[in-house]
Amino acid sequence: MSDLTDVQNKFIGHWGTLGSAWGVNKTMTQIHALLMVTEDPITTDEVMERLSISRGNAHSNLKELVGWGIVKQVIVPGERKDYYTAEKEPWKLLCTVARERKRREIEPAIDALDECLAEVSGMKTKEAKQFKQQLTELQEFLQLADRVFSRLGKAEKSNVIKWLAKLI
Amino acid sequence: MSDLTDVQNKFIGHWGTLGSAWGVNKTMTQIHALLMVTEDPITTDEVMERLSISRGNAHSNLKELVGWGIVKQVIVPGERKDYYTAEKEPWKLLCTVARERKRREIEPAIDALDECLAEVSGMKTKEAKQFKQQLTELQEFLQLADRVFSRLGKAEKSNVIKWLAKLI
DNA sequence: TTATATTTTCAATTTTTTCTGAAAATTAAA
DNA sequence: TTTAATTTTCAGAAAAAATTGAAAATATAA
Repeated sequence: MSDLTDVQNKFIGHWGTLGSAWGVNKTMTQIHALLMVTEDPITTDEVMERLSISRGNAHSNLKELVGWGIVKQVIVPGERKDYYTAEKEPWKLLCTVARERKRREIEPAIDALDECLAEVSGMKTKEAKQFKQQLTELQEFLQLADRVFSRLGKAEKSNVIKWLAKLI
Repeated sequence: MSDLTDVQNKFIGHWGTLGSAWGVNKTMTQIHALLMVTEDPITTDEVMERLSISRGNAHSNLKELVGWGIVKQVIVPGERKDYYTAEKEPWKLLCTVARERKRREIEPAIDALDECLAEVSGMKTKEAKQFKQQLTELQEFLQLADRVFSRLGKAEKSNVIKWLAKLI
């Protein structure tokens, strides 16, 4: 016989595990999970208490989540403390994450490959040509990914579902 | 003035960084990068030498890559050592990774949410209903992701490009 | 068989990442 | 002002992850 909090904690743990697999700090993902299942905005202290973590940890991960754009700081009139809340709609979450990952990872990767291509451009050996060819294919791949993420980043919910539904 | 190896090393480093951001061990990604830009299959010793890593490290990461299905062990007639090579086509890489991530991460996440939903199903409070609603939305999202990944996993190159091109 | 080459394992170590907690800084009220 | 509440920072501690290297296991050849 489990009460609501137990199940929520279970969910928070699972969401943390999922985040880890995708390269996100576990605590960060857990805070996000907590905020997703908490209707009203909550304070740093409540996050600390609920997840049994320190103030510094809660603070820095909340800021990081705000930096990713998937958690918002909200002003509660008459309250001095900062309150936080998460976007609860999964499609919006996907769009926001796509936008950020494009900016933080895909774009720099494209630039890096560009640099490599520039450096190898003058080389004429068989090996250099092969390498160049491989880099070019990866580059085209990343550029398509970039455009897909860009589209996702700007998308409305209805469109995302429509697009994905077309694929399957 | 840089020679081919220098540029390759630069690429290998960048690819490693990209991998880290997506939750993959850096060395693993670097080995993969090395194999992608190396035409002929190479041995564990060559990987060790090229990346300046230990035998144990090279060995375990090569096995891990083989486990993901993105590196193959190849038999070189007349040679006793094991040789390894990577799929060089980015679209195939995407499909293989999609297949594995579906199996390793999305499916377990769906099961986990199922469990949570089962445990909360009997609860009737306002908060429980809200939580249930949120879990259900996430579940639907994961299920659509599951189907998209499944499609990707089975796809042919031409189809992947066609699909993605439709999105943008 | 014995000797040799090669792969595999894994305890110990190193490196990286995360987390804590308390001090400093900031903000707002009194 | 001064005081109290709150946020932010960050050095050190703890935990997690990655890596080494050598011994054990395995495979192949002689």
